[in-house]
Amino acid sequence: MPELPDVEHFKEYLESTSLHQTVSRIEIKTRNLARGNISTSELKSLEGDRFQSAERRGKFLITNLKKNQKKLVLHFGMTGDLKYTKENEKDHKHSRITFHFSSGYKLQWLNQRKLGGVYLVSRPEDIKTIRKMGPEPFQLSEKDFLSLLEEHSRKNIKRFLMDQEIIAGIGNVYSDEILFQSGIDPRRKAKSLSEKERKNIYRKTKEVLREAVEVKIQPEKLPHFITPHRKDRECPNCGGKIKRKKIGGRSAYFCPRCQK
DNA sequence: GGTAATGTTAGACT
DNA sequence: TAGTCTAACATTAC
Repeated sequence: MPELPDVEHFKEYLESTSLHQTVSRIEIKTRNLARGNISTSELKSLEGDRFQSAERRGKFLITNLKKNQKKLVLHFGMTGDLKYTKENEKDHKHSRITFHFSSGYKLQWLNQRKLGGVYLVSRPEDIKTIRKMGPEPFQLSEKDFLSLLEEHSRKNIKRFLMDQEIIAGIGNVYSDEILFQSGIDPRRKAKSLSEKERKNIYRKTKEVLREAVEVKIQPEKLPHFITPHRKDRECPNCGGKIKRKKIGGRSAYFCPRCQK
């Protein structure tokens, strides 16, 4: 699930469920913690601490702890999620780390494919991906967006949107959605875009992400969206067939009739 | 059994 | 140098 709107949702979810409670026990249910710099013993050392607050940077969820000066940072990979339940409920099948609280509840970090990661760092910038990360889309002015496009004008527009070093937080699903809402064929080069098209993509980038955050990732509330991906899905605009094509190593879904 | 999957990164190629 | 492509990571769901 996890692109910017999803991680924003995880942040709000963690804030509304797990802050200020004592972590009585941390259960590590996987042999290796996949990516990240934290070791099993380092993670265990957080027992007795509390989550104080949470932030999001790109697709990363950053949590501040009460005792430990360092921040526990979660990345979700392609298949990550958070699940807060009562202690007596069975852990989810893909639960990799469980934070048990003394309140009788627990927070599970799910990661089906182990492509996510867990970090413990003094500053978020200690993580290379974050250090090199481009600006947050919501804080990006039209002027800056246009100059980024100019700077990377030889790039394919879908790759441009997905490149974390250019703009943070957009992945395969939302780049498709932005281009669908903009009526732009994902195979286009940035260079080929007119001034009008560039400004439109800028507007739609913010609009799509904002809408997705607002409805908390419930696709049924966004009937005009092309996502989530589904085979044989019809275009919500013209009813035509959605096409799939590999672009930038990923499957791009788009409507050839509506996206020029 | 085959295929694809919302992310990141290293290495090879153009 | 910049951009693109492929493979790898690990695991499942359809």
